[in-house]
Amino acid sequence: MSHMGYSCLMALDRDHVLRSAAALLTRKSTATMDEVAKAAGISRATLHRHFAGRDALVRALEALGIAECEAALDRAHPEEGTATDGVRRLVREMQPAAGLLAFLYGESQLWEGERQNDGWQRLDSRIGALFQRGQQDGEFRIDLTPVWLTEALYGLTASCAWATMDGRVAARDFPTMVAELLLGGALRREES
Amino acid sequence: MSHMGYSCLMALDRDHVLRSAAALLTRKSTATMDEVAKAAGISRATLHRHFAGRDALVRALEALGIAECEAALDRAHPEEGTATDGVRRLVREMQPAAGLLAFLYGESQLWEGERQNDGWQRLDSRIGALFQRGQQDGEFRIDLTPVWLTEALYGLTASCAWATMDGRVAARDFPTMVAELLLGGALRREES
DNA sequence: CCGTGGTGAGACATTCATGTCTCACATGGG
DNA sequence: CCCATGTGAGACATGAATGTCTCACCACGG
Repeated sequence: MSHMGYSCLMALDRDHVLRSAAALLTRKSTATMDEVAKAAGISRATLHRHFAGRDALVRALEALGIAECEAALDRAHPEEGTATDGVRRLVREMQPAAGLLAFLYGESQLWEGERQNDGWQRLDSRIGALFQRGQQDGEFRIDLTPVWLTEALYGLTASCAWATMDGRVAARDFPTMVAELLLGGALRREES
Repeated sequence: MSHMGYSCLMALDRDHVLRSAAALLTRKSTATMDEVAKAAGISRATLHRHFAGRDALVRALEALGIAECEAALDRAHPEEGTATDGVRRLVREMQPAAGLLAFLYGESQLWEGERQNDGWQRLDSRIGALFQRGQQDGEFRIDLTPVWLTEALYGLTASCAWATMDGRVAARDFPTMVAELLLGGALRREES
């Protein structure tokens, strides 16, 4: 059983470690490799066998976050129905990834370098397309650019994840708070 | 001129150093003390004479950010006119502090500890009161709590500061993008 | 002219997270 | 039963940022 070392056990373990790390770093972004290992129930040595270093771990978490967002997009079917409902579905599906997203949002390591994951651009495109469709269909206002709306979606998601962890917002209200603010803003609608 | 060491020159220098540090750390939050000193045009030794350490520097920047936000609130007169216009004025006045705010937002050091600056609570109260007034006057919807609206204001401000630095949003559009999204959301208003 | 205080430059020790290595152990298959 | 593989524990070196210290210098006022 030598040549299959990475195929069965390691793959499962790796995913488990990755999710433990995500859960921990979401709460304490400065956690040390030792703490990450303990949180996953493995030793630092084994953690190193999975991820060459902290850098690699963060990169893997970045890939995980992107994958989860893309999965959320797949589940949300943003191209179906009204753009408004598409945004609501998207926010709902993104909630499980919100904490991880908030962590990645604050990892300067990912944004300062020249090289950055193409996944973000793919995500931006897909989300931006949703907002653009809403504008073309006359649902969304056109004085806020799709790029900014996309950025705002990330920002509100991260903010609400933070507020949820601090207890300032109830977790069950997350989809409403983010989607309703993003879509309708603070102003009351005129009774028509 | 021994006993007045901190009164004239040092005070001016300290403020200059603080603002240089804010400008640098806004762009590169991981800048080293050496880089901060160089950016301020002083040596690391002198930097240390102003701020006992990186921790103290960040704390001072926190106090500066809070002070600038409170000054923005003072200038905005949020209690006058409609709450809607109050929010617009507040966002406009907060723009100069947005970069610093975005930096502080990502400094886990400030939020993880037990002890945290009372200034944030004062700010939250004043901003929350503005949103609450809007709700009581029937301008704002009541299904989004003032606490969440306050959090969203911070989050959108930080997000837009980021987007501005990356060139995804023009600096001159900052007040519009933040205030209009926060107030009106992405949806078009019905023509009444 | 001289003394004082603030400064810059640099050497130095310290701390901490990280990366690397070895070795004993346990488990599971042949 | 024996061997191989993955693992945990720990020692060790490394590197970087930080905190501390000394000393020469310069400008200023007396």
